Amino acid sequence: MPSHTEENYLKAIYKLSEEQPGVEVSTNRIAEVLQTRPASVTDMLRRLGEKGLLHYERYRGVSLTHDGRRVALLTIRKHRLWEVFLVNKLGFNWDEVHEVAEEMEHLQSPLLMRRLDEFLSFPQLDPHGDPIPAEDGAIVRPQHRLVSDLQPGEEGTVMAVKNTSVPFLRYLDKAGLSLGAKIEVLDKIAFDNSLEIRINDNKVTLISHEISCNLFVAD
Amino acid sequence: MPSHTEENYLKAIYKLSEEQPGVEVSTNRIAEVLQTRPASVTDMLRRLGEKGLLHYERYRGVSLTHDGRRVALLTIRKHRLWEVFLVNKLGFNWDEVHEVAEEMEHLQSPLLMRRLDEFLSFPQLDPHGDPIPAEDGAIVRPQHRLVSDLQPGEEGTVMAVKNTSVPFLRYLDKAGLSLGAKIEVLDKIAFDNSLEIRINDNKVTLISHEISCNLFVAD
DNA sequence: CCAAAGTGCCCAGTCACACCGAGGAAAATT
DNA sequence: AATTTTCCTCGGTGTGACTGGGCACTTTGG
Repeated sequence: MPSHTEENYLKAIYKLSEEQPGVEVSTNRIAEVLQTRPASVTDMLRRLGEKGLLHYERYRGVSLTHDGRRVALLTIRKHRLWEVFLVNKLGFNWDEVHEVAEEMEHLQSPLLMRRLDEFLSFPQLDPHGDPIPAEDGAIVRPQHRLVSDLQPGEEGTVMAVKNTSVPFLRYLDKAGLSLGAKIEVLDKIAFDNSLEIRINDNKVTLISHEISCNLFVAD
Repeated sequence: MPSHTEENYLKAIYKLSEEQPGVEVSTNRIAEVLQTRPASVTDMLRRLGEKGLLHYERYRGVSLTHDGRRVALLTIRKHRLWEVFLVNKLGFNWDEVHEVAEEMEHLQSPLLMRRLDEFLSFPQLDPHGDPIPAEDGAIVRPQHRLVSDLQPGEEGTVMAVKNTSVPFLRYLDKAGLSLGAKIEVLDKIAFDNSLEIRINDNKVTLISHEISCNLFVAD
C-alpha cells in the first residue's frame, strides 16, 4: 500500500512524463513541481525504485514501471472521480474541488471507488475535461488542441483546461469560457500572440497567450 | 490540525468517558481499545495534554477539555455522515461501512462535511442508529434501552446497535432484527439470561444475552 | 576534445510521529 | 501494612520524509 507521499510522487512523475513523451523525467523538475529539494527527490526515487515502481538509474532520469504507472493512474482516477462527485453531487464549483480531491485521492478502498464510479454513472471526464482512467489503468487520450494553436478563421468547442488554479477558472467563468463554449478565432495579434475571439456566436473578446495555451478545444 | 492518530485517541477517550460518565478514563483501558501498550498511551496523553485537548494529571486518569471533546465529536460526526453516505447513496450494507468510514473520518475539509450533510438531507442518525453530532459538537443523547433490560411482556422497536462488528450485523440481518423491527419479549430464561422474543408480530426466536445487551429499543 | 556549467547523487544528519520494555512510583485492595 | 494493580518515566527503537553541502557525472559550447 503506497503512502500519500509516494502516490504524490508517482502522480507527478506520470504527469511530467506525459508532458514530454519519450523524455525521461528529471530530478530537478520533480523537485520543482512537488515544492521540495532535489536531495529529497533522489531519496524518494531510490525508495520507489527499490519497490519496483520506477526504473531508477542514477544520472539517467526516471521512468515508471508498469506497477508505478498503475499506481499513478489509479491515484488520478480517484482524484478525478472525487472531483466529479464534488461538482455533480455536492454542488461545488469547478474552482473549489482541487484541494479537497487532493486529500480524497489517497483513500484506499477499491470497493469504495467502484461503488462511487457506479453512483456517478461511470463518468468519462472530470469537471475540467480530463479523462478518468479505468480501474485497470486504461485511459483515453483526448483529441483536442490548444486554443493557442488555432489560426484566425478556425473554431472549436472548449473541451478541457490545462491549468486548474482558482484564478484561472474564475476568469473563465467570468469570461463565459466554461466547458462547452464555442470559440471562433477572429484575429491573432503577432506582437504578444493574444487572440481576438468570438464566444458562442456572440461576444467578442481578447484573450492573452497565457490564457489560450491553457485552454483546449475540439471541433 | 490533529493527526489521524490523535483523532483516534480522542475519539476512543470520548467513547470510553461516555460509557461510564463521571469516571475518569484509565490508561490501560485506552491501550486495550486502541490495541497498543500503556506506555504508548501515556506518551500520547502527555502530548494531547500539552496541546490542551485533555486534562492529564499523572495517576489521575484523563478527561477531555472542551477543545478535545470538540475534536472527538467532529471526528464522530465525520465518521457517521460518511456511513450514511455509503449506505444511502452508494448502496453499501450496514456491515460493510465501518472500516471505510474509519479512513474517511480523517478528511479535513469542513466545507466538504457541510455540503455532504446537506446532500444527505441533514440526517440525525447513522445506519447503526447512533446520533450524528452537529457541526458545533451538539449531540442528542438517544432515549433507548437495552433489550437485555426488558422484562417479559414489554415491547419496543429496534433503534440502534451497540456493536458494529460484521458477524453481529450479519446475524441481525439474518434474524430479521434490523433497525425498525418490532420486538416483544415473551420469556426470559433465568439460567443464561437469554430471551424468547416475537419479531414483527410474527416469528418467535430465542436470542442470547450476548445479543440482547448489544441491541437498543425504544417504544 | 576539453573545460565550464549544469545536473544529480550521496552522506550524514534533522525532525516529527508513534511505538515500546523495564523498572520503579503511586494508588487501590485486602 | 502488605500486596497487587496501575501507570509513569526513562531511554530507546523505527519509519517516513526532508535537507545542506560536497562531490561525481553529463552536457554543452567553444
